[in-house]
Amino acid sequence: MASERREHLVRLAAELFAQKGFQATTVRNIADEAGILSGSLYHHFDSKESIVDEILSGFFDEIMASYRAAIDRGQGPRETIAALVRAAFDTLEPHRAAITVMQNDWSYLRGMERFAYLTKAEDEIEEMWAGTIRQGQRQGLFRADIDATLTYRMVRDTIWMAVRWYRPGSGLDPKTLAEHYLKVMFDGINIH
Amino acid sequence: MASERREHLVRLAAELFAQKGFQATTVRNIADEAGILSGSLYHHFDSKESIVDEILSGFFDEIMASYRAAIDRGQGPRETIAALVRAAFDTLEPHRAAITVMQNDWSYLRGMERFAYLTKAEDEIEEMWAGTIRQGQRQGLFRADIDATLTYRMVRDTIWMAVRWYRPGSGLDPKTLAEHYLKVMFDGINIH
Amino acid sequence: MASERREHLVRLAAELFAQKGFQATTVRNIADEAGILSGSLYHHFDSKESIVDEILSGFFDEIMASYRAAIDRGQGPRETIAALVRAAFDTLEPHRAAITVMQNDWSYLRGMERFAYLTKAEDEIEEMWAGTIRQGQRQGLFRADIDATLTYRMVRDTIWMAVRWYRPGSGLDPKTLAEHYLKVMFDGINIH
Amino acid sequence: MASERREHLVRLAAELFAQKGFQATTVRNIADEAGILSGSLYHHFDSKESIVDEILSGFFDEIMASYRAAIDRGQGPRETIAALVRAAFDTLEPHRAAITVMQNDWSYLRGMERFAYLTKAEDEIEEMWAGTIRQGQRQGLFRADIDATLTYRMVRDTIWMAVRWYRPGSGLDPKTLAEHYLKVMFDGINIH
DNA sequence: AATGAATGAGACTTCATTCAT
DNA sequence: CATGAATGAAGTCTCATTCAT
Repeated sequence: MASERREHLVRLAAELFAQKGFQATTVRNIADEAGILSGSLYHHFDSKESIVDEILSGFFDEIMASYRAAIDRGQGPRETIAALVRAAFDTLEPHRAAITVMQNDWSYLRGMERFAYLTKAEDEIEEMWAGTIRQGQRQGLFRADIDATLTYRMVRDTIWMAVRWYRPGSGLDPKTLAEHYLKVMFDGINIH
Repeated sequence: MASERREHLVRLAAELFAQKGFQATTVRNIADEAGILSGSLYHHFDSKESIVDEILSGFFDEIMASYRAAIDRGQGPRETIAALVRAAFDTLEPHRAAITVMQNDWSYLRGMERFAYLTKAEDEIEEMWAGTIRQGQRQGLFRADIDATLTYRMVRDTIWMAVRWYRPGSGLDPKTLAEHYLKVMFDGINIH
Repeated sequence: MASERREHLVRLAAELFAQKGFQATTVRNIADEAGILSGSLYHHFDSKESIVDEILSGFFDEIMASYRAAIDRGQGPRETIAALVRAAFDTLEPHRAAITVMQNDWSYLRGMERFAYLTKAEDEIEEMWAGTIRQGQRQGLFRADIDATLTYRMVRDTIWMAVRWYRPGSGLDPKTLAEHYLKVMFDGINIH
Repeated sequence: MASERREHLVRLAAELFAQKGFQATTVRNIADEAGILSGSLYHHFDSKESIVDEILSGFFDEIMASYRAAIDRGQGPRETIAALVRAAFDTLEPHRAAITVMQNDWSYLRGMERFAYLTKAEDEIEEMWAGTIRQGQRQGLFRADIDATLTYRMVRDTIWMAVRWYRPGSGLDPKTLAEHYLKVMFDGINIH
């Protein structure tokens, strides 16, 4: 089922979707890249949508698993948040294309029944993060005068947006980015 | 030049582009919204691109002016950064559609010669922000162990992404968001 | 009726039709050239076709008159043919645009009911020329082994086609062209 | 590359372009003639232009080869000119459609970058013919008081224009036309 | 006379998808 | 597994023309 050929095609498609956007990438673009004719792609997939579905669901499955593991480790809120941030940044490299598609074509894909699961996953994730932040506030670790959900969204957006300018092998690896981000997030840029 | 009719059409188009994306919005969608035939739009604009151009350049012109004013006020780095953050959040409401388009269709539009000016403006803006941060570091106001450019990008992304979930009249107005963001940015979420 | 303004517009249109072809010239091209809006042209003409009609019928009226005068002068066949050739070349300058349109858009315009008169005029003209040639053959002035109609057509095509490369003020004026052509036509390029 | 299907479509298109003109022929006309939908044509060709390109370049390639062969045979100027005239008339039947398009849509096509090669080929051809005429003048075979280029143009125009009225199977075949034309061209219509 | 807005028909082209071979 | 041909729907844009002002 998940033959090597098929996976190869998915990877090619993912790269193109990331570069040009889902809509702007034609089935023919993908086929050209693979050196076959566009009609031949339909031996492997039943639609263009099913390709992007495969790309996105693969990513979401993995990030959800990572997040759950971080939560289930049962550490303190500060450590859990750090683990979540690191887990997110860790996907930047292996799932660069998927994240890019998610960011760029979100508003288009969200509108489709087929991708309702994306919104559901998002909600679940929001609850994990915001819950952890609120826990930290109750324990007196995080300031009480910030809004947990708002803060989560800002963190989330910042991380995923990094995919737009992050280039592998440019000195800044995802681990460094994660630590940098944690620093600012926990303590701000001010010197006290 | 900018007749009332024309401006009205631009506003309608902006709203649709923001809702469905530039590519997914058809010229007919816009015309329908305006109650005219699609061909009639070409009495006012040369092309679909020229409409989005008008939307984006209007936004960029204004934000650049605000940023320059904040810089030129010649206050300290902390006040200047705060002013920049507030200026950005202040555009959230009047330019919601333009910002959404910029965020969602960036990768598509960037590829086009016509929109090269967007990248140029972005570079100029990056220099304003990062320069101010570096100034603050030299003056011992901001931590030396953060990367100015990286920090700017994170801030920028966070602000513009707000457009994806921000809904006017939902209690959280842009001013509140700006102050919230400044708090986290300057001092972090930790309690020291 | 034939106001100066109107004639001016016809001249502008003729020039454009000659340059780009009737179909490729838009009503807006003409209006632009005149410095007005395309709709305003309809104050002067009821259609694009009526403009080209005016251009062509003006030319045909004149050439028919010239030809008839040449025939009616009642000279010998050789002089009459020379007079016809000269009459044709004489229109090259004043009716350059009309001739160009006739040549380039002939096949398109011929298909239209409105321009049936063009074909009728052509037939009448063919009869004048071919008749004169045949007369010359009967009088032993022209070779008997050439086809009168065929010869006429070759002459006609050659003359009108000159409009494609003839440029006023390039040394070769229409009178010179006519004499050159008559030389070749009467005696050939051989030296006997 | 040049599949049978494709060649068939090109032939259909050529016929239509010849009948109605390039601009007046719609892509749908061609598709209708072929019994397919207009969009399906784009499986075979990139554009309407590329179809006419194929038609014209096919013709030009062949005529250039014929002309070069006539020149390279190294005969005297009189024989060479006769060979050129015959070569041209010989294309009348097999390339009737292409020649018609070239004649009728010349001014439109010439304006396009893509068809710059047409003008270049024309220049090369002019040089072949005019060169041969001049050679004949130097050898005392052709009259010195005619302009070589001018004469070439008149001959060329006459030959190609024949396509407008020539109908295969009407008694006058291209070979007869060629001999008729050579007679007039070499010796004129006068009896000396 | 001219403007400004719009119509309506139709042009070329794109593209996801299907299917017989 | 892949090709080659085609479909069918839709998209952007053009343009002659109309008409109230």
